[in-house]
Amino acid sequence: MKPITAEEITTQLSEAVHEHRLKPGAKLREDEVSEVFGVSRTIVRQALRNMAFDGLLTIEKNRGASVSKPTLKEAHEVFQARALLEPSTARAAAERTTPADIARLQRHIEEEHRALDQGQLGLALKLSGNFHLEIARIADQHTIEHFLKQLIYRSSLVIALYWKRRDALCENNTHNTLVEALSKNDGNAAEDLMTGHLLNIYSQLDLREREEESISLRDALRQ
Amino acid sequence: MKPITAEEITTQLSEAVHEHRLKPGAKLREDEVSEVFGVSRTIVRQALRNMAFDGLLTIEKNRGASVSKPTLKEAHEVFQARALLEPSTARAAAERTTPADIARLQRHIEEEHRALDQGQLGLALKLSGNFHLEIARIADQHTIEHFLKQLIYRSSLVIALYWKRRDALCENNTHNTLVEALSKNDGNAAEDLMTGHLLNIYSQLDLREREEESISLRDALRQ
DNA sequence: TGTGCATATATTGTATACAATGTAAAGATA
DNA sequence: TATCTTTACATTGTATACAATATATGCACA
Repeated sequence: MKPITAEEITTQLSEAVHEHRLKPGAKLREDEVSEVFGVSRTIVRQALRNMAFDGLLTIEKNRGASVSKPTLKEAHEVFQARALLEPSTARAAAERTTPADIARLQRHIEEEHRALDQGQLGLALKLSGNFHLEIARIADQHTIEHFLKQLIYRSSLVIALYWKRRDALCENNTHNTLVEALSKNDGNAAEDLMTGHLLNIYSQLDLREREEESISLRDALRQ
Repeated sequence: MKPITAEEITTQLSEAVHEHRLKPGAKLREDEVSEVFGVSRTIVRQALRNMAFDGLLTIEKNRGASVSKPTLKEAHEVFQARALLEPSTARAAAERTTPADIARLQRHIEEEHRALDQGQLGLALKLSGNFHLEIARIADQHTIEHFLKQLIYRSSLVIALYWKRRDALCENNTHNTLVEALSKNDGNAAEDLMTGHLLNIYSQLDLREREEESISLRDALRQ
């Protein structure tokens, strides 16, 4: 049996973060991870570094890797960047969307709903993010898709930290209306809907300054 | 004397690529690099991986790292992405620009001209790219700056491959007018100037389909 | 008790040895 | 000579041993 690659470990761990199975602040010791996946630390270190590049992990010298805890500023930046990239991408996608794409998107939405119905919030969150990536894929913009992937992963971290009400999850029929616009190849509508959708998510975050940073006082004083 | 870190090697090699001292297609053998910098391959591999993440290097399994050769499609994508990110960023920067920022930008432009006068095209190119990064820094958009850095490095590769006339370099007083707009905190002007500036660079590229891909026939048939 | 110091342990950082793979050279056969 | 096969070499991939650093533990002393 072939051993698992660094890239596969990266994917699995990234999905765990995306689904909030690994929460911001969680430590990932190299030994631990290497034992779980049955490979040497060499491979694990590659995977951890990959994730650090995507902004999912923060690696501190001699102190190891832990799931990143985006600051308020970073949280804002992530959504500002998405606001720049995604609406135009949605427009470009609309102009290229094929029936096959629509079918795939609809299957995707179904999955999301199923996950929600079964109370698998983390999974639903991941699928919701992948929906956005799927649109960049349709737009055939590989470079932007690459950036967007990082932004969406980080969005998941932002949501983990700053989501207003965990109980009431957004009833997301926005994705449906977006697919509708795409199926009509209506670029204007797609762009506007995406803009609104992002603003909607953004508004559901609690991005006010807060005192409770005392938790991370230790970290704050470390240097 | 302290040994050089992977990050420092990353920077030095990245600058070499940015300045076209290392050209697209150039191979970087681990042994060679490790000897040059006096460190083990372990460190070199980290650096090479870093650069691969930024899109500067392409690493093929068991075949090593070489400076990336962006395809026509990637070339287009890079400038499309820049067109989405940079104008808005210039606007944001204009609204926050301080006299100290202006001074730094002007020093920057002087350096560019000096490099041009001395015929150091590569250096001038790098400085020109850094000018754009400086604007993202002023805008205080760390996330976008991070993406932009990758895009600008890749732009350098695109220019190396697709620049129309190497002899006639763009007489760049656009940077000057941009600084002027920034100094007046004129966001609208800054945004428009940046849009035009990017279009101008884009128009100086020869991004038509070409036959001479036969050079890479070998690579094409490899799988 | 509580604080400071010294020691022990845990964890990451780096170099190196060996394995796996790819590339080039030499030889065999037609 | 041309092509295929085999062999040798060069290069990258992975695991592991050891060094460096950070964290935790125990002890002395006030």
